[in-house]
Amino acid sequence: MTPQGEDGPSVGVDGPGEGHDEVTELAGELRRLLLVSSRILRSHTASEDVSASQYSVLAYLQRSGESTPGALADFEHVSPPVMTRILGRLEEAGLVRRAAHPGDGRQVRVTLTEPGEQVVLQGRAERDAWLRSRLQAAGPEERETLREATALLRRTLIERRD
Amino acid sequence: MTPQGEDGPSVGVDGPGEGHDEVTELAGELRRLLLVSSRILRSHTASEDVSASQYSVLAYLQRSGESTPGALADFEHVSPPVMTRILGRLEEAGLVRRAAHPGDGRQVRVTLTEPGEQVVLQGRAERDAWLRSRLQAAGPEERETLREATALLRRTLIERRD
DNA sequence: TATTGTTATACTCTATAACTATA
DNA sequence: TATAGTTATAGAGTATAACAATA
Repeated sequence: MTPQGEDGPSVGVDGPGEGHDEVTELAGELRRLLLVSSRILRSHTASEDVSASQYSVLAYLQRSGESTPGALADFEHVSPPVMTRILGRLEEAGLVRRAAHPGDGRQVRVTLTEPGEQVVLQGRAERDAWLRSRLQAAGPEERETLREATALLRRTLIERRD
Repeated sequence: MTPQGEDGPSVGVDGPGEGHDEVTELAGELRRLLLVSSRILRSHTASEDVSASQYSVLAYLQRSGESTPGALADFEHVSPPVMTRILGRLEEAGLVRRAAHPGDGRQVRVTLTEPGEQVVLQGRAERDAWLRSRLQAAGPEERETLREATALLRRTLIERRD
């Protein structure tokens, strides 16, 4: 659990043509892991009527109570137009509500509708079923490791990014 | 490093309505991590002419020497038509070559062209630059943890899946 | 008849640029 | 002038179903 040691002569970006140091190796593996596992996850997480991205927004709203398109776009790391579209579909489906923002006419207040709330609460079991079965199969100790890994990856890739 | 302990009364899928046990919590966090970080990675990994998915195929071919559309689809976890499209674009760009398979006329032999090889070797530094800078910033010890985490996630999500 | 690959079709995901409305 | 959001446009990613060619 020692903090760090930002040193070591082994991390030099060795010359082009040579090109395969320790960090590059890890980068490649991580890249493939994220690319492939997000594909698998999407295919297992999408239901007939609510896609993975849409569900992610619903789940966030269910926890936070309300939000705005801009804040949701930031949180999900998508561009504003993408969030507009996601919200458009969710609104069409009657799962979210867009209303005037009190105090700032430019903003929009996004909240979950009753059916939207149901989708999150009822859908959780089925939607995450595949992922949960993977985690169940992994066993308690590996789950603990995965918990730490998840937090570390989030810090490394998401929060810490420039 | 003890293997497992597939037991514990705490992992019951508690009743609907209640719905938020330890595994569900982890599943939710993992889902969001993969969704968001793959978005970030794609945006940082795509160049003007070669997308993240395309590059992934090139990188695999560079290592393996040759492959077939079917094998590549399996490896990347995409459906055959998707791989056909990816290969079509790479072939148009002159980065891969499709040729008759010796011995089995149904199959297609896919290999890297000279420019394709260049894209992989030269592009690696720039392409993975963002990810590598994240990993450099993390420090050696966290990288070691990330290495283990990557392997564990791959076993849990990709290899072990039913 | 089974396998490999492609074509056809139809979505979702994603971004940049341009526009509208409010502050 | 700056900010929040949307519309317009374009392209990549993805899957299922139908088809062709070979084994």
